Amino acid sequence: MQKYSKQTRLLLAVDCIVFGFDGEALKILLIKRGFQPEKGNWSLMGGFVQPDESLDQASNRILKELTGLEGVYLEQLHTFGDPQRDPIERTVSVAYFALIDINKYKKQISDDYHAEWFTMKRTPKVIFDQQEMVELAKKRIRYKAAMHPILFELLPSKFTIPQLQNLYENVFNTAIDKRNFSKRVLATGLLIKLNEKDKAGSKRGAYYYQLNMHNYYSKFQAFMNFIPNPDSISAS
Amino acid sequence: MQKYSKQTRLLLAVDCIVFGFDGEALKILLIKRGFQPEKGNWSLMGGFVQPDESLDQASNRILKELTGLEGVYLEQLHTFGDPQRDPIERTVSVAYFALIDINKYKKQISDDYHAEWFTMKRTPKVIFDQQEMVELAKKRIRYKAAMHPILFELLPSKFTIPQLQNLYENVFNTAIDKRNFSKRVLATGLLIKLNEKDKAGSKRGAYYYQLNMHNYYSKFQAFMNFIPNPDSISAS
DNA sequence: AATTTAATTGTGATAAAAACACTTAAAAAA
DNA sequence: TTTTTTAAGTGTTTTTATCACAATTAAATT
Repeated sequence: MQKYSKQTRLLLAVDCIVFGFDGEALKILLIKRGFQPEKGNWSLMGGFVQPDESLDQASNRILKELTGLEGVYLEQLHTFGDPQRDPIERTVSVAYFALIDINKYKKQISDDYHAEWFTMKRTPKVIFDQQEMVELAKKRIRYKAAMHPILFELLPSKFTIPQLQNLYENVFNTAIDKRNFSKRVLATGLLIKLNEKDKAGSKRGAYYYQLNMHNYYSKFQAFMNFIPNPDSISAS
Repeated sequence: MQKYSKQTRLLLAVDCIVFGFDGEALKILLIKRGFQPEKGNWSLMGGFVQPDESLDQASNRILKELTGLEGVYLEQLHTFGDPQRDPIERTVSVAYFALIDINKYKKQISDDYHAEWFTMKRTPKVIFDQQEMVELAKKRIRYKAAMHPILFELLPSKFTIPQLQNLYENVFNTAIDKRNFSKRVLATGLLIKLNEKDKAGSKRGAYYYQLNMHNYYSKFQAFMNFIPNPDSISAS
């Protein structure tokens, strides 16, 4: 037996929703699509899965080809398979989301790849069913971040507690009491205080912290609760 | 433009992990595969996605064709795309999991479809990478059930609180204090007490309850916490 | 030296979770 | 009919976690 005869084959694509945080707002990365249809319109990072690569490999390759990003947090989100989602030909798309430190790649992305960051509120129209993908990705990162420390992926390796709080307040669109926040964050044992201050944000300066990677991996599965009233969190 | 030329098309399949609970243990449903390769070996319910159907439609169709099940809880789990996962020809598979009331379909399944239920501990070897799918599905249902009332899908429409507790204890492999459990469960407002008892389980008999469907839908997204120390829950 | 700005720190009140044991209904056995 | 057996049902106390809340400090700027 060589093949499954009589079965129809179809195109399989990967689309990546790339999240970044610049200290101000949560943003996503879009690119101007380089081929027809919808050429020149804003799109997620996407491409076809090649015969010899797995889905994870495809998503990593596509992300690298279109943005230069490598070794970032990348997780499968959902597969979209409406028969009509691509007007040219049936294409099923496996969506991934990525979390990156926006500043680490900022110049590279805009100079070399003509990708652009957009705030959630001012996202342009994207092609096909990609708006649905973005919405689902937003839900998923809230959902997951409410329980696991994934948002650290969005920060530089050295960060301050006010920066971290700002990130959480952004993602969950809520205000958090800073005394309670720092207590909880420090209680996780995930942070190591450095003898160095970030003077950019204030006159007094805020101490830098970095992740305790050992605890990060061992406690990743543990439920966290940085968010006071997680009403806004909805299922994946 | 008619097609994306030069791109390789591939086979897309759907595999369903069907969970059931018989009052004793959590089980999964397997079927003897009806075609080559691996014909006659135990397998998840699977089949190829047809040209005109969405992924949700395909999973529902396949579940119905192979087990007669219809209208059950079915949710996309993950897409598996290792190039070598099917030895005959590259096939990417979208895995779904289903939750059903085992007794409702028991006879139908074994009489008409030659599918069989297996406890988690005594699952036979399944084909390809399906063991990985089953493991992931188990993780996911724990994860989700720790926060959302999905386990009710595994029970008959009328059930007792001891039955419900037994189910939770099984899924999470933990003992729960019955006073605390019933307090929490009743506090959700999800249950309606009936004037009828189940006499099968004990001499005294336990009152039947049924789901308050209105509250079920409105509170589905709310986080629940029936499980005392959810250490065993790991990410999706 | 005074002012400004944001970082840092602690405590008491309230709510939720956990630990814990006896009573009761009803069938079965004596 | 009485006693025994079995699992269902129910309350309180203790402990822990969460929430609300404000004064002090470091360091640059005026």
